[in-house]
Amino acid sequence: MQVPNQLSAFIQEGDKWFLPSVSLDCVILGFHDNQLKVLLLKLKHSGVWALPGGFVLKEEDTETAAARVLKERTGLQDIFLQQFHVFGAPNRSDGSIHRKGLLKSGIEPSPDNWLFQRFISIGYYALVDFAHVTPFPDENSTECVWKDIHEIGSLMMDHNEILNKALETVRLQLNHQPIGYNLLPQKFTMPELQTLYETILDKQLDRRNFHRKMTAFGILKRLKETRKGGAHRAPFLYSFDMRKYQKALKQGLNGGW
Amino acid sequence: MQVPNQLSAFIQEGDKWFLPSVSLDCVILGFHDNQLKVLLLKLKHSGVWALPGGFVLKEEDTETAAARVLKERTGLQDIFLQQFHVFGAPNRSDGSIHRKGLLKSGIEPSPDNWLFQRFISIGYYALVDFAHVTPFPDENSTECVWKDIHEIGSLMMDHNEILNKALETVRLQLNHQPIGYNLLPQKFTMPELQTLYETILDKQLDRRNFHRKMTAFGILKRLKETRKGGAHRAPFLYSFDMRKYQKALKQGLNGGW
DNA sequence: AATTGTTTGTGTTGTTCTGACACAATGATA
DNA sequence: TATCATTGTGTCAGAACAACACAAACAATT
Repeated sequence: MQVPNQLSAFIQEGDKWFLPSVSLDCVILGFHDNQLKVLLLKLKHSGVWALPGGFVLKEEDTETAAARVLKERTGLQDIFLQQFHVFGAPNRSDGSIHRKGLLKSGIEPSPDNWLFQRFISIGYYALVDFAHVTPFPDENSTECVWKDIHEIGSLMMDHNEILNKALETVRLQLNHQPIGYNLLPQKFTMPELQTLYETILDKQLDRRNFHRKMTAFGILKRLKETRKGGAHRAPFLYSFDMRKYQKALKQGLNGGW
Repeated sequence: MQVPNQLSAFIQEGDKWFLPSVSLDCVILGFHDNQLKVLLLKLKHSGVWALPGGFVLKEEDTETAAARVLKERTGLQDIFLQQFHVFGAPNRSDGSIHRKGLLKSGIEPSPDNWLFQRFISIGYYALVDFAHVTPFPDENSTECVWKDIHEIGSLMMDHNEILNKALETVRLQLNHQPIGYNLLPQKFTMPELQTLYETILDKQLDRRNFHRKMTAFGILKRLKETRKGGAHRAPFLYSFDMRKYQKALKQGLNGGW
């Protein structure tokens, strides 16, 4: 089954293609300039900023739908992508936004247009390598850009809430599983990894203790190269050892009881 | 808005009342006889066992819908209830089960009956005080009973998967937040709490270390009563200090970084 | 080529947390 | 009153953790 490309067919006849009532939104996070970035769309006409989202094809797995949206906006495949929450308030979706957009596009939607129904939204978050992303707006938006998470204004509908819940989830998960590497290039230095942690957790960490704890996990491979070019001592490059990581996951990284 | 009670109206005309495509399933856990129990329904006609579930009213919050299902099956309100995962495989719902049920009820459903559509399901889990529950079957089932989680056979559709994911989530969360008290009566002894932990985690714990770690959280109140009647030294009763718990939650119980 | 400034790599120490264990106190029963 | 199983509490060694100091490396400056 092909996903329709034409705006009018897609919007007007969504009920032909998509599962009713269900939408999804993706919080796509990247790391650049020592800052956490989130990928946002600027909607046509309204100019409102929104998270990339989409709908689920009638015969499509929800996870596949999320991966599809991620691919369409970033070009990336096989990426760390997890559902984190369902947003199901009855008044969360707002048909009037879509109505205005359609009207400004010269389309007069019927009052029972598919888009005006109530949607619940499944929230997904993705951790991506900033450098590998080619942001690409969809048919409904004029821009698709990275925004510093500290410089986010008011987003469409409940998207601020969705974003915050995603960040909260990432922070929690970072404490229990070393997911941070997903945001870095394949080779990275220990200071870079630490800065990433400090940024996500919004907390300063001790350089030496961080190094010790991190290496103790046994999931990093220190390479024989160093990152030259900085004006100071060249730090070693590390890469992530996926095999050891999978092993560690099974045992659980830190216990609890 | 009233929820319809009549089976025929409810099943036949679900599209009048409920959000399409969206269902929810509740994993309701209790603790009894030193065993974790889950509340299951035995479906009419097919005799298959299933998790209690339901649909979301058109103007209803998904959380409210889950609370409603919980109330209808157990009589309980204001209970620990959390969504934990969305099950969105395209082939997970199985209209044929409903079709057979309807046929045996003497109802000939039309092929485009609302029940035969694809449903995604939002999984919720609840932790309840076993003694306070009055299990009550719904219009579609003959029994509503507690089952030991070690004696669960094959459940309807993907309900085994849903149950397992719920248990996995509870185990993880138990390591980070003291949610166990939800499964116990208001007053409980330390050995009872420990047995609960051992049952959920399926692991023996040291009595003294457990006591130390548990009290260190500072969220238990030791009462001046003891539980007499056992053939041995009477253990103290404890109760849960909700105020201190909320405080502790904000700070995060165990850190990580 | 030597000096300087800043950053990285690693070691040490004292404190806290955790796991393994011992013994006294209690309550029903015989 | 003695017995037995269970509970309450203490101790100790090892691990984990936070706070800290110093040497090595790199590039820019002189």
